Amino acid sequence: MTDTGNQHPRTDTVASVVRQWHAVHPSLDTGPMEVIGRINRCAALLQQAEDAPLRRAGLSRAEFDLLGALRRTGHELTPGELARETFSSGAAVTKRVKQLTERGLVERRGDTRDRRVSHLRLTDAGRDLVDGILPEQLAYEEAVLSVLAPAGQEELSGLLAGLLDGLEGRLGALRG
Amino acid sequence: MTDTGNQHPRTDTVASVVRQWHAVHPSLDTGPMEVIGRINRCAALLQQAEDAPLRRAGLSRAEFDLLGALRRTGHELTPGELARETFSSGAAVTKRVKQLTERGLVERRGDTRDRRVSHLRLTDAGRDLVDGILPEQLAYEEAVLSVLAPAGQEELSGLLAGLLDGLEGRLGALRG
DNA sequence: AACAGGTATTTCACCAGTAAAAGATTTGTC
DNA sequence: GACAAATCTTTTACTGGTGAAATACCTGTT
Repeated sequence: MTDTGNQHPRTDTVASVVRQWHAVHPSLDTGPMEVIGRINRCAALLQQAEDAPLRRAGLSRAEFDLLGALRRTGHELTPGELARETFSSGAAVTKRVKQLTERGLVERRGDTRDRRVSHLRLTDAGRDLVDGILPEQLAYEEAVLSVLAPAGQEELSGLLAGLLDGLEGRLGALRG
Repeated sequence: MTDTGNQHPRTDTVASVVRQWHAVHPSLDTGPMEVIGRINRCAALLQQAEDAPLRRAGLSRAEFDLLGALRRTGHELTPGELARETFSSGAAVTKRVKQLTERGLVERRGDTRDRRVSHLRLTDAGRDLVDGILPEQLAYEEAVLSVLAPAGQEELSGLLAGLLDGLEGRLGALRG
């Protein structure tokens, strides 16, 4: 229970952007901006912050995501599966895998039945790297998030899960 | 009140990632991942969705942000101020301004006292474009967010404001 | 008035990502 | 069994962004 007070005198940048819009277009419903603008801004700031511990290990976030996908699934993945798993294009996966293979963190194996596909797995070095970084990374993220009380973090987590669940389910249907 | 049921059978992708990590490293505290992972994923999905109405007007989100900054402040801005206002590099602003000027949406005026700086403002066409798009854009965002009940949206907005307020205040101090 | 140092903006070289085409292989159908 | 369509991956051409150097200008000091 840090005693920083409950009514914030400082206001976040999105709030002041919204205030500016109100001055120009008083009738505008800025509700969506307050949610989406903040999500975007938080994402930008967090990613910048998150990068710090990874960069020390010489990894970009995208590279770490790829290694993490291999680690957490516990089995080999094809490039296509990795692309789906990390939400990026196949081309990006190709590039990253090439680099990570050269660094000795990832290995490939051709499929014997279907020679179009290859199977990717972590090397021992790759697994050790992920296992070494992850706790550090989570501790750092914890520190960054600690501006919010634990209860707030959980509440936030729950609301975002609801939003995300909805978005992932419906998004295709809303092609405006 | 759509009758989709209140306890979600479907689970968001971050939840299943977390479950995978737990299976591999049961002792890991994945709390931070659940918040940050969801923020990032929501940001990615929302930006993809958001792009739709803007693209119809031939604008990228970055370009719209620049025009919006000029519109909402209500006065001219220098390139440097625009960079700060839109959280991007000066180089990026230079490029965008060049394009938008060629399209007749933005005008420049040199400062008479200090010839290093220039002042940028919307043309009439630029202002009309922003004013035309913005309500459409907000309505679209509203539709996208409607997977969350209004009360949930407000709660989310408030929590994010708290997080953002903290992050913007402290972030420099946490250089890991 | 000349120069050092600071500031505003643009240019340059480069990087990571994408979409679409190309390449390679499998699968289904006649 | 051969050809068309589908599938998996890589290559290609390009885009939009960045940091750092370059450019242009101002300001204060001597």
